[in-house]
Amino acid sequence: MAESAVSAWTDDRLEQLKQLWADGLSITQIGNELGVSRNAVVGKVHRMGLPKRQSPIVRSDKPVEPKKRKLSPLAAQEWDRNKCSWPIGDPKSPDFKFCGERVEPGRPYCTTHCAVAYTNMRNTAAA
DNA sequence: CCCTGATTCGC
DNA sequence: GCGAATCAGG
Repeated sequence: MAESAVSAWTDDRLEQLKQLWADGLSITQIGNELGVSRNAVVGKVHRMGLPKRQSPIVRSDKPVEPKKRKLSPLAAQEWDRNKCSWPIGDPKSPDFKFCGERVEPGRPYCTTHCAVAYTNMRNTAAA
């Protein structure tokens, strides 16, 4: 009989809990003092209805915030297959974009850049 | 990566 | 109801 497992929070621990909590200690500190896990402290505290302090984080009710569609700059506007994906400007530049011109049927790039790619490739290879 | 606290699940 | 687990934020 008597001391049947102090598994639960007895008045003694509750006293320390409230004291440390009211003292301004953090759950981790209180748990460390009482020798319990911080989960046990916060769990008990929450259950008791003691005033909490931090964390305005609201887990309840926040499935998914419909983030407003970000306006795509210009760099990857229409990635259609009939758009010339020829790089314009510097690839390291923020305003880097693609040609966006209409490509010839069967051509990966527009007629202009297709010819450039060909000339460049053949010219380089030949050189 | 550290800390904080809250909420939720399982026992 | 307790404790741990998990999530979420600074």
